[in-house]
Amino acid sequence: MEDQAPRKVLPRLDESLLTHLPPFSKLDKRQIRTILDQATSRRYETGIAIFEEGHAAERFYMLLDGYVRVVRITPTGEQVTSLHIPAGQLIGIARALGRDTYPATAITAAECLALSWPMRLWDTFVAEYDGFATETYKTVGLRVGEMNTRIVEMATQQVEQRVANAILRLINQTGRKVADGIEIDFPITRQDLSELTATTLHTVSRLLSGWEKKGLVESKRKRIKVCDPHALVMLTQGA
DNA sequence: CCATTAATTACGA
DNA sequence: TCGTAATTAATGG
Repeated sequence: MEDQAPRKVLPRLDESLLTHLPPFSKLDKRQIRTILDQATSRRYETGIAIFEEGHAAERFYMLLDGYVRVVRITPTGEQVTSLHIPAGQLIGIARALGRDTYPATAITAAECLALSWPMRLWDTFVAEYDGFATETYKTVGLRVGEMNTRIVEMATQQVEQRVANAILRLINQTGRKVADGIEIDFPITRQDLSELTATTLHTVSRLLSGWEKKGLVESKRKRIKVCDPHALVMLTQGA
């Protein structure tokens, strides 16, 4: 809960961590080196906030491993998850949105590893590193688009369709192929899913039980596997 | 073992 | 569809 001593032990970060990630892929080794030397590396355990909505945006982050969910608290106090972000993306990029506070809270959905830099370096990165700006704005655009489709879904679709959609999106973005299906590769509860679809854990539980009986999905505690994605897609369309 | 947390189900607003 | 609550199951000391 407090700052453990910044590890001096940290062996110099390997350049290959960043070279293949979009915002940095056009940079040469020397530039990557400079960026890494300014970065702080930190591990986060599951379920903690990397940064919180409304707080001064002091740093921005590159998620190297794990998953985070982006969460907002409504005026009435409930949590609404707006999206999940997989490893390899920048988060906490308030500056790209012209803000000086974080617009949402980032909660680790699994164990995570992230690099971070002080926000004052943002302008430097944008100005000096080829491709950094265009790539990050590209992902910002994608995220905004995703949030929009979610809002449309919430307004136009039935609960069953929303939940089916949410699961499909999760397996598309963060799914892992397993023997007889695709599994969401971080722990996710009914509660989490309900926060993602603006419903209750009970409704989610019932839907999943029903789908499981029909062989569309399989789930154990905190684990959801989709056996028949196509059938799920059908559910999101007709019904 | 126990304590804690997740998931299921029935029932009523 | 949602919320309450009772019950059962799984997990981690």
